[in-house]
Amino acid sequence: MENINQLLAVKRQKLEKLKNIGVDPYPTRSARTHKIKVLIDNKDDYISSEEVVTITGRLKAMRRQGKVGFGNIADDSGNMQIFVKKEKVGEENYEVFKLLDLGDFVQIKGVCFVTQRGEFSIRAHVVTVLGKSLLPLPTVKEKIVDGKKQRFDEFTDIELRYRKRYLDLLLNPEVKQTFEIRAQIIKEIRSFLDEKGFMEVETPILQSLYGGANARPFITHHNTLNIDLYLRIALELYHKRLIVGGIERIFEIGKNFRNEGMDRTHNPEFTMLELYQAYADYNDMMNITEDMILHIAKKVFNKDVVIFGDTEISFKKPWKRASMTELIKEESGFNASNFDFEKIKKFCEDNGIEVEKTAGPGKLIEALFEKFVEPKLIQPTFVIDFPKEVSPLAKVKPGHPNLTERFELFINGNEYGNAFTELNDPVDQRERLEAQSKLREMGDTEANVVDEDFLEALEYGMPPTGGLGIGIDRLIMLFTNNTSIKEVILFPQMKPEE
RNA sequence: GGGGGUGUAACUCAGCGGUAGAGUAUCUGCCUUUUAAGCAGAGAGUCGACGGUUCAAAUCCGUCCACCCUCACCA
Repeated sequence: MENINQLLAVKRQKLEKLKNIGVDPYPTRSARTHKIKVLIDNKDDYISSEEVVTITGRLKAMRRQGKVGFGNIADDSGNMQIFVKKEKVGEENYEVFKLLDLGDFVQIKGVCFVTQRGEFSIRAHVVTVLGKSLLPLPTVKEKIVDGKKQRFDEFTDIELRYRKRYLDLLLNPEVKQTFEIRAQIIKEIRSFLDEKGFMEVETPILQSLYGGANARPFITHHNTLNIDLYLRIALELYHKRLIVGGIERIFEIGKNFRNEGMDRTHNPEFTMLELYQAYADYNDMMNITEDMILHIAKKVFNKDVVIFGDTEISFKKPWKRASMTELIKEESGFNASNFDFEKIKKFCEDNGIEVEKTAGPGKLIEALFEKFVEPKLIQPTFVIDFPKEVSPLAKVKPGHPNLTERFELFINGNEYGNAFTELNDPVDQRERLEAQSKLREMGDTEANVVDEDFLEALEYGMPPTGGLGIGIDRLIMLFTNNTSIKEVILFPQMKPEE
């Protein structure tokens, strides 16, 4: 505490000194003429023309030596050496330069040149303070060894990185790059869907009933209406209302909130893409999933593969499509396709899978799938034909009363997407939601609730529809080779300090 | 929730029963082409918190807190 007070006091003193010599440490205007990258990309031109340019940025390094000093400033395009000579800027301006600290925002007006050591630099005519910092930035130094950047005293404390993401972005360039890629991926999703005629929509986050997924919600309260409201756990039910309303292709990229455990693939708020297409089914959704992810890979990375850890994931079409019971048979040798509850139950128990009292054969089949199959699905795989029991919003597969036209996309052992041929029969939908409601009464806190308003919408008539949801954060983890969701969310949930 | 790990200066870390350490950053002095600038000097710490053992605790023990890893739970 003493120490930080001391560092802080020094910075405040410098602030006062600047004011005393008539310098505004927080001027209202700046006057940049060039971004740093522009100068670097056209070095030779700026050196030979001796054009007077003005750059701005944060002071990231300082090497003073008496009547001359070197520093580095960075804007969002690059980093450049500055050279300040007392003789050139004059006595008064050199005093200003001497009062600068690492972390301050500065403006340098001058001309480009190359130093004796061969570094492209700007020779200052005028040094201007744009924003004085009052807290010291952690210091990271870099040295180039054999052409490779070696970094010293890196800012690596994971907790600090997440809690003070602004410092993380400032000091760790690869972190900034991750979020640039995130933005590009989302932009490419939008442009892909726009191209295909999907309209972007926004639906309520505050909902008086929640649905569309099996999850526990966050609850909040609206004072004027004096009612409890839920933060949405999925986008699904409102999107279907829009399909009822005659919009044939819609999508939304937005936050969902689930009041559940947190780990390296779960954050309580996370970003979901959902899209719905009238007159389509789950086969169309598989095609669109393949095309969209391949589109991202090509547009953002100019490749049709991605390296995740030691594994090369290929997005080349077609991706494997296999039914859940087929895959279970392949991996465990057990045939569950006849939905024989007693046999399945016994096989589960023999394999150490806990059987909940509300579970029927469908739920057990899903449990077998998770145990035997999921971790083995490394290359993109559409797992199709889920049990009806665990798919209350999906349409039954013709000729297979226990199955639905539903798939989940697995890559690298993780789920990335979920899609169905949507259930548009209002009578069937009511029965399924009521069955969920019974499970709920028996203690399943994640079962769906009956949403009368949604059912009423279905009763007005919904066309045959395909729907798809993709977890955006996980997709970005895949493309940026990150194993923790906290690395792809700017401000991940943390416990408050103290 | 179970198991494992980490927490010491602003940053990165060493110390692991006997006076709290290093590099960077900061401050002072010298330095007109440096680049992890250099040289000389200085200041800077409730050793995560609270208890206990001990003549003596950053160090050993216990409880708690935060974060990380892992298993379980969960999309």
